Amino acid sequence: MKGGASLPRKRPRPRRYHHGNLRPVLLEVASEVLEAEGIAALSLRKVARLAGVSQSAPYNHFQDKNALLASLAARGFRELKASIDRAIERHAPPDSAARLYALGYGYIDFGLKRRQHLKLMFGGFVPERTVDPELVEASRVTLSLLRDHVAAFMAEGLMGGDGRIGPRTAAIAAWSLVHGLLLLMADHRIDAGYTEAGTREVLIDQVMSIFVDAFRAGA
Amino acid sequence: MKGGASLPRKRPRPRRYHHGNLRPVLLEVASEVLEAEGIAALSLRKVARLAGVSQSAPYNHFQDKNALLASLAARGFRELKASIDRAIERHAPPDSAARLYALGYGYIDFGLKRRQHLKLMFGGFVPERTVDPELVEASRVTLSLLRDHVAAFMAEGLMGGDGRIGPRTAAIAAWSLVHGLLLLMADHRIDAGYTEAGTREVLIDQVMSIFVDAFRAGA
DNA sequence: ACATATTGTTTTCATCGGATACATCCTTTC
DNA sequence: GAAAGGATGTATCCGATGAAAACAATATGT
Repeated sequence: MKGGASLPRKRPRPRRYHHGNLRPVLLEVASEVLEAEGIAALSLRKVARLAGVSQSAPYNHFQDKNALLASLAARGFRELKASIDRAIERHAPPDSAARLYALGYGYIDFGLKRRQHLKLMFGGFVPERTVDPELVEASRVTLSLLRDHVAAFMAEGLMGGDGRIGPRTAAIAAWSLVHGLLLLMADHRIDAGYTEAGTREVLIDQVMSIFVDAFRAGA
Repeated sequence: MKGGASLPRKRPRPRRYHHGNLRPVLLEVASEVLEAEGIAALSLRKVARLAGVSQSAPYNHFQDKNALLASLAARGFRELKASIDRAIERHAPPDSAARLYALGYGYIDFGLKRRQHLKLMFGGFVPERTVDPELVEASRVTLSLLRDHVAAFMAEGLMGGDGRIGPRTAAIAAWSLVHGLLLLMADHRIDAGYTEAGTREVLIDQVMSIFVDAFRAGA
């Protein structure tokens, strides 16, 4: 327990009845539990326990468990975007193609650091019924970032190919390529030698170059 | 322990106890529950109930729930292979490139018909501790099928590119492309218009052509 | 100050689930 | 046939969870 009957200093150490900003704390705790123990082990009770509040307190901030999950997923999409932005900034790509590669690094970096979040975001764990505006918006913003970069790349005039493939399809292809690579890596389906932090970019470069070159090389 | 298992031995009589050959029935029921209600809703008790046996009966055939899941996943890998084989047979591809496209159809067909199985197989739901020989073998067989087809395609001499990309990396790329496309489709991340049964092949063709052409067009 | 909306706590409901011990029944084997 | 052993059923143990009701403490607006 805390110290005995000490005087109430300016900072009343004893936990206040009103936590203050419980909601963000719950999300943070939930995020940690999720990443550490997986989706199956994530329960409202556990989150509440670890946050140091009663098991019913979370209901004041989230309608139900799904609402919490949706919020967590939204958080994930924002983090994914941040990871991409960071990667693009770090590599200071000179052109739209280089920007695409950097986007790939950021996407995959996020996914490998936050495997469980990735599953939550793309695994269909948030019931489709749950139309959480926050989630919808966060995923929209993040995913349109992908499309925009692909569009920019294609619009830069380098594109050749035989023109059969339009921007929309190209965006799907690029996304599929990176998303698939990430998921296979995350599921340990690819030799660890290829996915280590140091050499990872080489693999990403080679894999993505298939897409990039498809539009560059075309006469 | 659990009986000889998979040897097609000449058994005197089909063992018929209270229920019959429970194990395969349990797997079938579990497969249905999985696909109908999702992984989270899959419990041994429910499977036993639907199979019409007591809740402890399954333990005579599966050490624990994980063993059941592993077996289910193995089943999934065998079905995936069957789906690919079927697609290749149905399209009677004339060359290795066409075979690659057909492989894509089969892979994606399976995944969209068995979404939950797909999740089970690639979602990390079977604890890595669970080293189930059946699962290991089934996934090995199926996945090496992919590598073989990509290798055959690359070995057919059509490959150009600039040679920076070897067969192993190419296999990873092709797999990523198809796997990613499938998962995005399965998660409703792609316009339904593109993924309907009729037009699906068009999208798959276009997306995969990026990979195929990368090696054809070179030089 | 006071009324009211918030935010927490306690307690309880209603299920569900994995796993096991032990008795029993059926099939196989000798 | 009778022993032997695997396959099932029955009864339970034990723990976890999502929810929600009833009540208490606190913050805030007027």
